[in-house]
Amino acid sequence: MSSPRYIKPTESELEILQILWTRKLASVREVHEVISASRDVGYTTTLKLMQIMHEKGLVRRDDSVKTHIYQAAVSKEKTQKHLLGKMIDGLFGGSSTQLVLQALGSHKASDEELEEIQSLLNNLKKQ
Amino acid sequence: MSSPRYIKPTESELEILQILWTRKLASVREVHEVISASRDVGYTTTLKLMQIMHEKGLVRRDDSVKTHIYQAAVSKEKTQKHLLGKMIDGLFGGSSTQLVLQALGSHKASDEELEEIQSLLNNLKKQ
DNA sequence: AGCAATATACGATCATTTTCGTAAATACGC
DNA sequence: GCGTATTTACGAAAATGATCGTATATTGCT
Repeated sequence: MSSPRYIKPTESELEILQILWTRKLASVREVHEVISASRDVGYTTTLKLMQIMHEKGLVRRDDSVKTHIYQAAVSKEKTQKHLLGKMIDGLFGGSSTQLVLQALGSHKASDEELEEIQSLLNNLKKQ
Repeated sequence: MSSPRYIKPTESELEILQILWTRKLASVREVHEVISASRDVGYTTTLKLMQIMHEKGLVRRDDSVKTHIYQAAVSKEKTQKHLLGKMIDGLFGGSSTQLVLQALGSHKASDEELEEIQSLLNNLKKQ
């Protein structure tokens, strides 16, 4: 009966999840290669992080072969939703609108993107 | 010549900033009262945090009287913008639109709020 | 089988954040 | 002035996160 409660990834873990979300499957080395392209970090650091993530249930892995193959165990959408909700509550007084206004105000979006938002807005208005 | 570079508040510090942003001025006790209404934490913990925030320059204080009076030294808007930008880059692949879609999709907004967003959207479209 | 290369496991260290106990300072009421 | 209550200052423990060194295991090659 234990609810599968949400586990908040740390920043480093998020970095790894990002990579797994785009690559679907990856070995520690592959993930490490991506990370070390931008940051300077040791291989075993990445390994350790991914092992911890496995313990936490953030990733799954196939360890039937020597080089374990990892994949994300949490969805990108769910994670985004959780962290976004946390930010809305914690930083925008619970108002998603405030966040939207701030986001649209400070980052410019293309015409296409604006249309996309308009479209969603129309749907929401109808209800 | 020291650049006044951005200092990222920790989660606890953010909680305190929230309170200071709404109350403008507050003593440690007042801040602590608000926090301890929802969490169980000791008074000196809150005090220490606010002292650290003072060292970091996140808050200002008037210590000419016995009970020091604190106020936020960083603006709500700047802080929101920074953390939001970080989230957009780190979690939404740099697309503010993706974040907006996710935010509007999972949190319901009132008709008024939708109108507010529509209004901003109209302005953005004109440019 | 033996060697080199590569992977994982494990533990230890370091940094940051959060927590609070205790002591010293300050103000207030009697 | 004295004791009490409140506050700040200080230091250090506890908790969490990030880092890496070293040992062990596995694979593939000759």
